[in-house]
Amino acid sequence: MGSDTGLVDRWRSLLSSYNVVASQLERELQDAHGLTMSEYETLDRLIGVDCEKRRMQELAADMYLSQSALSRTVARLEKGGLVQRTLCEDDRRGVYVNPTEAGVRRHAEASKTHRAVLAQHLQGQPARV
Amino acid sequence: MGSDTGLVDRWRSLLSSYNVVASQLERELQDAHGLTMSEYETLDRLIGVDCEKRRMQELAADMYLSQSALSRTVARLEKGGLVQRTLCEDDRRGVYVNPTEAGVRRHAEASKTHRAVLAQHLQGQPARV
DNA sequence: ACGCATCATTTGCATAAGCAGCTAATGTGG
DNA sequence: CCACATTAGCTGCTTATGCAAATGATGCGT
Repeated sequence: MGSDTGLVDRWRSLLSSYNVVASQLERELQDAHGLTMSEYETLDRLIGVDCEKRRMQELAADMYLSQSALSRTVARLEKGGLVQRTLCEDDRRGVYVNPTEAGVRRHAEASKTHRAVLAQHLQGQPARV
Repeated sequence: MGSDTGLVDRWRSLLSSYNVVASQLERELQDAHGLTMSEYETLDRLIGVDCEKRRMQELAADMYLSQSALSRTVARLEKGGLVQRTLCEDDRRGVYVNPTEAGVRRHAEASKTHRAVLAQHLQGQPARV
């Protein structure tokens, strides 16, 4: 042991930080905007880049979600009118996802909540992990 | 903005670290010992302290699990013969949980895997979060 | 002693996640 | 041109979770 106990402590600390922030994010995004954290993250990745049209696999690779989970997340967003699925003509196996105007608006509102929660918890800590 | 973008970056970094470590922990604990991360954490909290007999609410407070989730987690551990539930005589509303010998053994084995995974990912990083 | 508020834990219900299996579209070798 | 392997994405099934209501045990006021 010795240096190993330090490892476990660091993991516990990481676990703690993550859970505190994630659970509050989840709650506030849900209450104020009707979005899951996964849904927000998906929307965010869709909008953050200039090219607002990305394939499912690109999204899945960026996020820590399985393909099936992403598929369902996008399905929920689509049902809520926040994104659109269009099949791409070059490779007709592929599906492009792009945000609708409503999606862009919802994301803009939600991002305020998002940053507020982060500020509340990550404020003043060093930019290390 | 300005200092706000730093916040989001730190959160993404935290999210990333957490997900990488957690998903591998989950997988390896399951494959090698048939334990969920929640189950391992529960067992760990039960054994880490000298007093090997704790009430449900104490456990729930230590972990980031709702009471209902903890109840079911303990139920799974009990079904697997790794912990025992006994009702405490002082306050008969309460329930004590304590590990069985099998539970102690399983925990000892699993903790090697646990530490190995942590070492693989958290090695050499500063003890900050 | 009786009713009622309170606390500890479990259970019913709805939801998101992962895995494995499925379909559709491409690409490759004969 | 036809098999076969590969890739992209979706769906059925099981499971862990959270919330809210139910159950069971205590204690308090009268």
